[in-house]
Amino acid sequence: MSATEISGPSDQFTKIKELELMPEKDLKEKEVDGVCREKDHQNPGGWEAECPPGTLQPRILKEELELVPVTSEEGEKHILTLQTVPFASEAVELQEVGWLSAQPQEGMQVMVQQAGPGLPSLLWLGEGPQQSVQQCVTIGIQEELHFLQEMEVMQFQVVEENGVAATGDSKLMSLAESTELTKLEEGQGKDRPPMAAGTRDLCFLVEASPGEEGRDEIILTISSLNMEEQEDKPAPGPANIEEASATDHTTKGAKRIFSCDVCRFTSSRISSFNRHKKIHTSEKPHLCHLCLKAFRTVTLLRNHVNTHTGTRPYKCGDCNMAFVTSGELIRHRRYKHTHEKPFKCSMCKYASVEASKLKRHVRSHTGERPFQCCLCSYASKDTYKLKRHMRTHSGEKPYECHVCHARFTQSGTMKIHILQKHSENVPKYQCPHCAAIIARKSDLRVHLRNLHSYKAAEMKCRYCPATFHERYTLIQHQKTHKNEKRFRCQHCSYACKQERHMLVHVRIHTGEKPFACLSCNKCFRQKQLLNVHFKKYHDSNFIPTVYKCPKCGKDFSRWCNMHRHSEKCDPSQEKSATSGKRTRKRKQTAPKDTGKEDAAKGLSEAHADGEAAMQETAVVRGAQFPGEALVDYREATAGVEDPDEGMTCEMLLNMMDK
DNA sequence: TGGGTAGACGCCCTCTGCTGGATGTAG
DNA sequence: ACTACATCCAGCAGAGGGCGTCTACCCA
Repeated sequence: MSATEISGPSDQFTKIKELELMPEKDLKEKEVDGVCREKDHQNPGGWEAECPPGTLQPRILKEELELVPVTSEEGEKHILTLQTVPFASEAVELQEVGWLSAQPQEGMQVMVQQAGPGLPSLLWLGEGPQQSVQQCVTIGIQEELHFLQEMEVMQFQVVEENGVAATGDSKLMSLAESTELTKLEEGQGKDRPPMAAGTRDLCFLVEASPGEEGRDEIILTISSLNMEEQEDKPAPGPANIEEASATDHTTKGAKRIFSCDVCRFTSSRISSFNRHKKIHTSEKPHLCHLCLKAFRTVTLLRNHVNTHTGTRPYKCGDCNMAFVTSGELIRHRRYKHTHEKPFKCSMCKYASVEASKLKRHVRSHTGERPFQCCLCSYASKDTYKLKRHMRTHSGEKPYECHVCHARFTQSGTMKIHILQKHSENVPKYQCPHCAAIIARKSDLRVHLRNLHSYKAAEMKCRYCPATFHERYTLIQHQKTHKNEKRFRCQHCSYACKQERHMLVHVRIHTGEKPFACLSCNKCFRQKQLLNVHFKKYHDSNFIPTVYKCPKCGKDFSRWCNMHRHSEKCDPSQEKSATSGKRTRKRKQTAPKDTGKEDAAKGLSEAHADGEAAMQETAVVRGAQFPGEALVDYREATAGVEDPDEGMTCEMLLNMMDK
């Protein structure tokens, strides 16, 4: 066997070419030396007792032995039992590693040669270091698992039934079959090293099947029989897939059942089983001539080639869709046209076209979340959601707005963004209970929840004793109180919106002036008026604001006076105009002109200070030109012959309330 | 053995709805 | 200026539809 003929690392089988087969009569001889005894056949359980510790899993042995009678065909039956041992030297190309324990012919040895990294090792059968191709056994096992050099003990047991080139069923060998014929005892054979204590058990099952037609060869597939370990393993991954093999479980007098050691597949038909085995191999002999992709079957290759050529032979009669396979077409028609949904949920009305969809749906009932995030506690019900969730950890934003290049984690988010930001005729959502129009449906839902939902706790109107259970009606109700002067004076026609304003007003009638100046004992009905008074007459740090007329440059202490002046100011006629309105001007400027004298010389003190306070308040509120407030003030005082202090302040407070 | 069919699995998509921070506005 | 509140907006997850691909099984 040349190097190129050696199966590569991806190959799972071992080829034995022109293997020297041992005739069954040799088995008899084998019994003599105690390697294999008739007793073993009759009492397979004895294997368990006599098996070297650690060579095989006892539990498995029992199971196998119960299930599988050993039925050897007439004629030749050959056993090859190989064992490997740890090497003493690592730097040898050919090393003696084992022996034929079944019938160790004189001088017959098994040699192993590592063909190189990633390449299978070679087992040589023959006398001495013979390297004849005819005597070569290629162990094509994944190197990471089965480098012979790494094994303490490895046992290959091969039964060849009815010759190498037999057709029909493959030569599957059960462990039990081999136990009938082979018995290994601890310490058997003088060259056999004892097993190391605590050594991990490694036992491999070798299945034999005919090789390529017309070629005289057997294909051996070697797999691990460490069943306990397999049970703990998840579904076979790429590593252990390569170990695919089979065990046939045959009950006495019953049909033979072939079960896959890699998955749970079982079959009573060897042809089905053989077909199944291929799914655990990477053997793909059918190459696409266009892209060199390999496929297991001609049908798969044909379907693949159709994807290159665009050939979709199965066309839908109801739409323009076409598919590569008939199954796709049938499913498409169910989804789009017939709406046939054979899979119905027993817990709700959901039905689906595909069983997998129903299975996924049922998780919404059971709460099952099989797909766990490795970075947080999140677990999802399907793989896609987990994949989508992982973007929250990676920060990946695969979706980009083609207009503003903003990036998004989900396509739906980007779609909404484009719709709301870059589209015309954006749909709006009208609230069915009020005039609100909201851009997003979800926000309309929030709106409905906050404003139009029934609240168990009563909400009180801030202006009256009314109570409400819906926030929207409360707000609408409170608006009715706006501009409503609910507080009416018992002594005059005055009315106001706030009670505190009425309290101040009533002092006009009672004459009460509770705010006294500490410096001059002058009393005021309002604290704010006292403050203005104090600043003006008793605070040396107080710097009165000066307002200049933009037309004539004249200074005013109050903005309202300046404003009033400037409205009628004509610099060219300033002299006559001024003289013509002497009284008015004097009144306007009375506080300034009279200095600290009583306001009786001009506008009433209350009126003047009220206007000043209003101005001050307006400035505090950030209004540079409180003209609007002033207009309100004027309107409020219009027609008042002698503006009352209380009334002025009430108006002021009302305006402040605004 | 190949073709048809059904089922399984995976991937990607859309639609939907909730959430919380940002922002605008009224009081 | 501050607060409360409504709306805007992006992030994120739930649910389900549709299709590509592959395997198992049946049958001619």
